[in-house]
Amino acid sequence: MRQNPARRRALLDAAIEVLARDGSRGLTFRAVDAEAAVPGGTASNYFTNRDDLLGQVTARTRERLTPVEAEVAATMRAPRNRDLVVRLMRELHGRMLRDRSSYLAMLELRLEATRRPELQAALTDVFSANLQDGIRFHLDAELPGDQTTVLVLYLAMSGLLVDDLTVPAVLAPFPREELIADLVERILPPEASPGLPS
Amino acid sequence: MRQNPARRRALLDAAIEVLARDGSRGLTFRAVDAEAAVPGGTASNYFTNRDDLLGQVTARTRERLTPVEAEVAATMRAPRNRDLVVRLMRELHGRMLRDRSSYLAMLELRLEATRRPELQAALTDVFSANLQDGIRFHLDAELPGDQTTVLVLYLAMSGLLVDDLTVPAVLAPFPREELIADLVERILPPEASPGLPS
DNA sequence: AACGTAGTACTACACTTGGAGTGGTGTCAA
DNA sequence: TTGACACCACTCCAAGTGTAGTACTACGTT
Repeated sequence: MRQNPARRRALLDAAIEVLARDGSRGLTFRAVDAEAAVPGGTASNYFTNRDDLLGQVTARTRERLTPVEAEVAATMRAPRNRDLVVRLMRELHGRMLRDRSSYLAMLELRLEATRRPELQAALTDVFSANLQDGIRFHLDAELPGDQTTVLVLYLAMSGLLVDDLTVPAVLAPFPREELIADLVERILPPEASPGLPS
Repeated sequence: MRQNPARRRALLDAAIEVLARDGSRGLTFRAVDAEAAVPGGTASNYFTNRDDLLGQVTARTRERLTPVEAEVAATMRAPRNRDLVVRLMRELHGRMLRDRSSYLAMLELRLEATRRPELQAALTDVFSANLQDGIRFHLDAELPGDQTTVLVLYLAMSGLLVDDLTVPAVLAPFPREELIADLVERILPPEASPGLPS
């Protein structure tokens, strides 16, 4: 088993690319070798089997999908109102556009997880942590809305991402910028946070 | 090319099952034969190639996912308020639970469509029609809310379905019935339809 | 009632592909 | 000098496809 971390990362990034381009069906050691432009047989030396590869791809994808701290910090200098939430959602959407491969790979992994308990456990951790982080972030930052708000935003954005990744033409009639603004507007009541109803 | 429609349908249903259980990776003519419990080579006689099979599977899935008219009609006897929308969303979710295979197959098809223009066109039609139907149904039935409401509901429910299909444990802490009610509550303002703001 | 025919079901086989894994050699750096 | 790794080549194995050939069934014909 080889150790070279740079090469391992390169292979994992190649695997993500393959996964996004050719799907789970096309993900073979040989395809990863080719995509990473390394000699045939290399992937065999770095991963014991397909499961191992998928597991490590999951971890790598998680790294790649974590937003850059600095960028978020910059955005968070603005006042805590609905416009800021809109901006955050647009940035999330932008991240998807920029790293389409990672998001597509994640979708492939979700489906693969359907039939691989270990992978499902790993992915559940990733998404649960992601959701919890989202909720905590939202509340700590004192953004308008409560836990349920974040949950519904999470779901709607999920749906939007899936559609944009797989059948973009369906929502093409609705310009993204506006759609996201509308989405937040509907989910987040106009005035007075509903998180404190009493 | 064989014509027997009953057998063709059986093969397509088998293909959906295979797709849901083993994914696109496991979808081979032989696997379909095995799942349908027909002699090996049969699928070869009914579909010219994989693309052909996928195309016909798409059509079949569409059939299977169309809600039963009568069921909807029964539900629609109720007064047009938010509770009714909640009920409709719960029924949508229930349909997913009942025909999990079809929904999973659809997800697989979405990903497959990423790299097959013909399939993408077909799926775009399916989902566009679905969305348009949803909007028209909602407005014609004079349910509370406007087009944007339906759109956001569609997105949020999409997200919920994807999560429930692939990593159900993530949203397990939030009981479905309640989650769906909350979701509608947030997206659909409590009183006075926002579709007519002026 | 016997025959013929068309369409299918079924079986088996031959062919091809593609990927996995591994051993061996070369290379670089500590 | 030694150990880790890159690179290359080769073999083995498994899977799937498509099709030829045979058997069956139903139906129409005379």
